[in-house]
Amino acid sequence: MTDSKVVSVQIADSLRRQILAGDLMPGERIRQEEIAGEFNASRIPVREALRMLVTDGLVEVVANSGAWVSSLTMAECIEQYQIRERIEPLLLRESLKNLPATAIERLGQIVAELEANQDVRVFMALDREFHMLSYSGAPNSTLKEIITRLWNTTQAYRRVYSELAGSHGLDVTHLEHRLLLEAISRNDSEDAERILSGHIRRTRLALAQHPEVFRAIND
Amino acid sequence: MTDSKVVSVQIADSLRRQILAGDLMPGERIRQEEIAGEFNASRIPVREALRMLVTDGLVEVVANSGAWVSSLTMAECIEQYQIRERIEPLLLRESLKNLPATAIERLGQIVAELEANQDVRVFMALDREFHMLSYSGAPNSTLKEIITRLWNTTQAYRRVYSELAGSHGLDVTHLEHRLLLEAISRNDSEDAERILSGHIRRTRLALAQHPEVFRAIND
DNA sequence: ATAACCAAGAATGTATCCATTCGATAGCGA
DNA sequence: TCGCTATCGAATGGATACATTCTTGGTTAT
Repeated sequence: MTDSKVVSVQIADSLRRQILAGDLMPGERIRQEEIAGEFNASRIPVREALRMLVTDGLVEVVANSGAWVSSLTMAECIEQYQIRERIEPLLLRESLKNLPATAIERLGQIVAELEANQDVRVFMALDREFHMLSYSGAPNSTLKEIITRLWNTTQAYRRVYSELAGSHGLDVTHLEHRLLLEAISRNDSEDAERILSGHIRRTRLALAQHPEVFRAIND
Repeated sequence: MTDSKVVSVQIADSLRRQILAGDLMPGERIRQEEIAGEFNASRIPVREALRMLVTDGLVEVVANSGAWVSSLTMAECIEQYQIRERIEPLLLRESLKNLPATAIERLGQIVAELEANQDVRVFMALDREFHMLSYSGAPNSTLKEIITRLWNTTQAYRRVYSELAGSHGLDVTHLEHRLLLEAISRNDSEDAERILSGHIRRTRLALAQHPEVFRAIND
């Protein structure tokens, strides 16, 4: 079984899922007793769970004040994309050294599913699966953890942007995914790195042109 | 006063200092009751402190098992240096946009003190102060947090390497610091980025030639 | 001798209760 | 009206006690 018997871990998993799904939005307050009540637990494991989520970058805790779902200003979000531009190609390179053929097959499926899809929630899940799977050849490491954190903290803003943009403008995204898949298939890490970097950069520039995304979340 | 009244934060600060100073070495176990006893506190704030240190990358916690000071394999350490190579130049560039002249003056002092110094502990402190001060023009951000974490987790290995290497071989380090200072003084972020990247890269390659550093710590 | 196993001890996980802090609001005074 | 202060309520921080899990040492059987 993959579920932990430790209550604090269960609570953390549940909250993480809710935040990534958008059920809990950036800036939203998280009250310990409320969560404890939902799980028929005391506040102790809730506090532990909140600390775990701080490590994930999903929650901010202020002493003697409370906990909130992490929120980003536009400047912070853009910075995180700049970080991703520089380090995700590194992870991809490491991954390509040991990426099984079955993974590459699945990448092709995902690209096709993405192109056929119209639903934002499905897009979020498939896009994430595509990139994470492309990294699955690399061993678990600090680099993978950092990148996962960056995906986590920016997820809400990506979703809102996707909702605003609709399916329009995703054509370029699909092309980039195709190009990336092609380079990966050839095991050409140099090309793959360049394409991935450009993919992230273009997304950053697109986000930067839509400050209303941040106003929509920030209230 | 700068000290927090929150016991968990005090404990976290104390443990962080001990780890960074080398009083607690990578792989060393941290028992909750032991720490609680030292602070005349219960285990609850100790557990909170340990979670905070997990966020800092300094401690690893395993459910129902215990907590240990984070340790790195050589491969992980090298990876962290590769990450630093790619993102510290980004932070330096942001910093140079708004680095006060007083900071640059102090950087000059530090370089001189480093060249005159022979003590490893002093080297560790001054080297860290030099680089962090060079980043002080940038606002606090995810990028700065990530970089601080990387400095934290690799600190023990840097110290052991410095002790093994002695003052020899630090000549190049001093030259690189001089070069970096000169580029910073000219507000030439392009040069500064390149020099910094090379500085980190050279350190990484030096570390990679001394696997005994990791055997010494890993026992 | 080695491997599986079982039980005692130790360490972690959680519930309950109390202490402390922060923030909002009402009241007072300039 | 503005601003300062006091006070109360609600939420978080911590102590104690108990429950649960894991480790570890010794034992037994192969």
